[in-house]
Amino acid sequence: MPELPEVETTRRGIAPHCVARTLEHIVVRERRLRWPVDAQLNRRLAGQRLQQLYRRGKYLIFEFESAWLLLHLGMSGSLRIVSTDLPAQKHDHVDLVFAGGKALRLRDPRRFGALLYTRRPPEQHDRLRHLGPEPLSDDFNDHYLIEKCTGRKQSIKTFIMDSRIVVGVGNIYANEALFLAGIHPARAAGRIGRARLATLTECIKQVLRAAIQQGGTTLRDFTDGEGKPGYFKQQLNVYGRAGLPCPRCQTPLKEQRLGQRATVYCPRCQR
DNA sequence: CGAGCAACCTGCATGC
DNA sequence: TGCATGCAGGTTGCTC
Repeated sequence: MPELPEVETTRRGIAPHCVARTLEHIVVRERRLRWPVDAQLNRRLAGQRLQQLYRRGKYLIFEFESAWLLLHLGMSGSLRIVSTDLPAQKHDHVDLVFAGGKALRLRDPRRFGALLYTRRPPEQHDRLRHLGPEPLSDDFNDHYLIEKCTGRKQSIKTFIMDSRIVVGVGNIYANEALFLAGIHPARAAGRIGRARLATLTECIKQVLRAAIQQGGTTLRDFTDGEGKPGYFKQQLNVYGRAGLPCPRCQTPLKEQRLGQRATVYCPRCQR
């Protein structure tokens, strides 16, 4: 489900309801996520104040007084602030119940998501240690991308979706950024000129910023933590539009599978 | 080492 | 109506 803009939208939506609050207790109804949820989670964290809620790539990081929770929404995960007395539905796997009657509820039908407990600083965690730079930071720039792409035969689309290269760029925004940059998604990363890679760097930032501004992309059921959908779908140029005319030149958009993922592009605008 | 792909899981749309 | 098939916003870990 969520790429970086949706995770960031979620973070902004839920933070005011839980940061600086005390965690009363945790209800775990289903431990079988991508990795099993720590069986002692409630004992370890109950009574602690949530100091901070931040994001690294597509991970949400809950900083408590003596430990952290790393939460990943996978493909189908979502978080909502609910009233404690709202009955849990199917696939509502975990509640973080805060003092004051509100709970943060994790729903994840496919269970590709993860909830990881750690006492070590998150940046040292195995899941975060190898992540590339944040796409909206200055560390992600043309020099960096040019250097990384040098000599690589991998397609540029699967390349920018690799979290070791840059985090947060999923299938939707990879398609969109490549359209904006006029680069064919199957082109080898090492066979793109410096100027075009510089453009791509900017297009990735631009599309992610715009999506965050619109509250993310709602395809089916994404909401922001208070139940509101995102509006970036209206600005999608290629994703989900195979066969329809290119917004720029009217040529029918093509679809091809790249790394098992639907890839849509304009055969005329993207080279 | 790099590149490709199956696997994890459920829900939904489609076609017969 | 039922059933089979394929696809979905992500990531890991296997094979070649």
